[in-house]
Amino acid sequence: MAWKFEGNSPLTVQIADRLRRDIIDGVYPMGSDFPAVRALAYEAAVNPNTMQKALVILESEGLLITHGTTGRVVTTDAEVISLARVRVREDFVKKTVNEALLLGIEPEQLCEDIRRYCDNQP
Amino acid sequence: MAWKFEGNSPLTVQIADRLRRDIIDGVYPMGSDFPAVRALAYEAAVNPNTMQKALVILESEGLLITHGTTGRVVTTDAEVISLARVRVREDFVKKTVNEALLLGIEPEQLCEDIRRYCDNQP
DNA sequence: TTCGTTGTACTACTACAATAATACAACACT
DNA sequence: AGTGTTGTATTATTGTAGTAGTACAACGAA
Repeated sequence: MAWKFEGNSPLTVQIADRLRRDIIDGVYPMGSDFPAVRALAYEAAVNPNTMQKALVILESEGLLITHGTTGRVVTTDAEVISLARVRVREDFVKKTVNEALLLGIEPEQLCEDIRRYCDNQP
Repeated sequence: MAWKFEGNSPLTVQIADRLRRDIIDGVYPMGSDFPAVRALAYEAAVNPNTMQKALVILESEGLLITHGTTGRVVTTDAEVISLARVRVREDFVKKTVNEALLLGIEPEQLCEDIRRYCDNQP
């Protein structure tokens, strides 16, 4: 099943975002073996090189650890995962507020709009 | 004074976003002459071709009108500007909620985070 | 040992955004 | 008439993202 991508951020970043969330959510548990580059690339229907770049991003964040040619493993450091979870939210909030202000939208107004939008969704 | 750009969205889109907001906010009043392509390009410190593309976007939205070789003019249709104002907010809210869900952030949680973030800002 | 899988590295190619440097016709103004 | 500004179009170049295809050394297991 090919993953779906959207927006204008680079594909590697979008893939890293998704895998990071899966790690944070425990889809790939702490210390467990991580799927192979080629397997993930096939699943996501992207080029192995693209997937590789995404995994390198997660390595640089300490979420993944490469064991030479034995494959990758999810970190066993609960602190790293916990920090990643916090950072994802903090970064997103910061980005969102900044973008909103650039569009002339006040944060309070944005919150109201979000609530109204969600209320009108099934 | 060169404008500042950030993020990974195309430059033309970012320029269009800024000019759209300026039109909505009345920086360029309804029916007024719009600055020349070259002048805007110089001000923003981008290539005239890039600025041209951004202006074409705003034309396609009906916010700008080209008068042949006499220059551009801001639309005199208040309805168009009003609709643009609404659409900017709606689109942003929609985009924000979708991105948040992709990161595993619930909209309500996001609203709280936004409030807390803004309270901690000067 | 042999085979398959692992991560990694490399080059080449395409697509696109942005820049650069012009060129041109239409219009306003002196 | 002549000059300058307007929007528009064209061609070439650069940089980056992604794809495609291949290659290689290290390791595990049969």
